[in-house]
Amino acid sequence: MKLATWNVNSLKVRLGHLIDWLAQAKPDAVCLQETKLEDGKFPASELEAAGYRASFCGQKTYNGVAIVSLRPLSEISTGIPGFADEQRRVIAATLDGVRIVCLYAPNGQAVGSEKYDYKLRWYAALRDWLADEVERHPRLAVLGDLNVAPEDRDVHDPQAWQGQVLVSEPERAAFRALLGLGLKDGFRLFEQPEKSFSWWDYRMMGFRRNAGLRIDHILLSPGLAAGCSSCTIDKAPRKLERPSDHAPVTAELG
DNA sequence: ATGGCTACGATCCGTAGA
Repeated sequence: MKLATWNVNSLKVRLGHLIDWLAQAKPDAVCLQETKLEDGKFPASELEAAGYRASFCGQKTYNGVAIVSLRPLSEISTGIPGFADEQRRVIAATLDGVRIVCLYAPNGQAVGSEKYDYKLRWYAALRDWLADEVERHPRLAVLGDLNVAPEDRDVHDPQAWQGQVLVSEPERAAFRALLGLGLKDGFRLFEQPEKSFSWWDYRMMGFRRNAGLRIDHILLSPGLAAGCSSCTIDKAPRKLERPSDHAPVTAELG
């Protein structure tokens, strides 16, 4: 089974890229973030014409997540249980016995800001929820834009970024707390090229300079990690006209 | 030079992203 995650930064703008990518990559399911669409405006029929169905949880302008899949999803849930949040950042569902959690973590804006505090509270609630989910689902995959670059090798210029949002120690500790539940960073199960990133700033020719961060992740329960045969970042869609600033990340499961 | 894009909903600029 092939699973993927992609922050599309507006599904309305990126629908053509997504449909082209689905035809080429043929994932069984892709988790989307920043759809920025109310549920009534989700392009379900366009995706259906491409052979995919979807479950989604969106809002106007900001956030919004979806799981787009070849086959029907079951046990669909949204949000983090017990964590009241107007922001649409979480959707989960089961596909072929694999529990899929699709996440769009808060950005955090700046260390010490109100949004940064919200990010850390969101992560604490996420960890508590996933602690239960790991127990409940031996085959658990957590995919999404986690908005944390876990280590310095995930940062194009660690010195310039030191202590900044996305890289700060409390954020990295929050990411490691997920690994502490037994989840594995799928990307690091394999040899990878140096300076592998999943996001590049639109400004300053970030992509051409490979000035990026690895902030989009696929975390796998031990049961899934054991059968994972690859995990890669597909930079091709980032090279297109009017791209998302994120690239899709894909994992092949046994 | 602390900016530099891009998307959005609102106008002709502000908010947010990362």
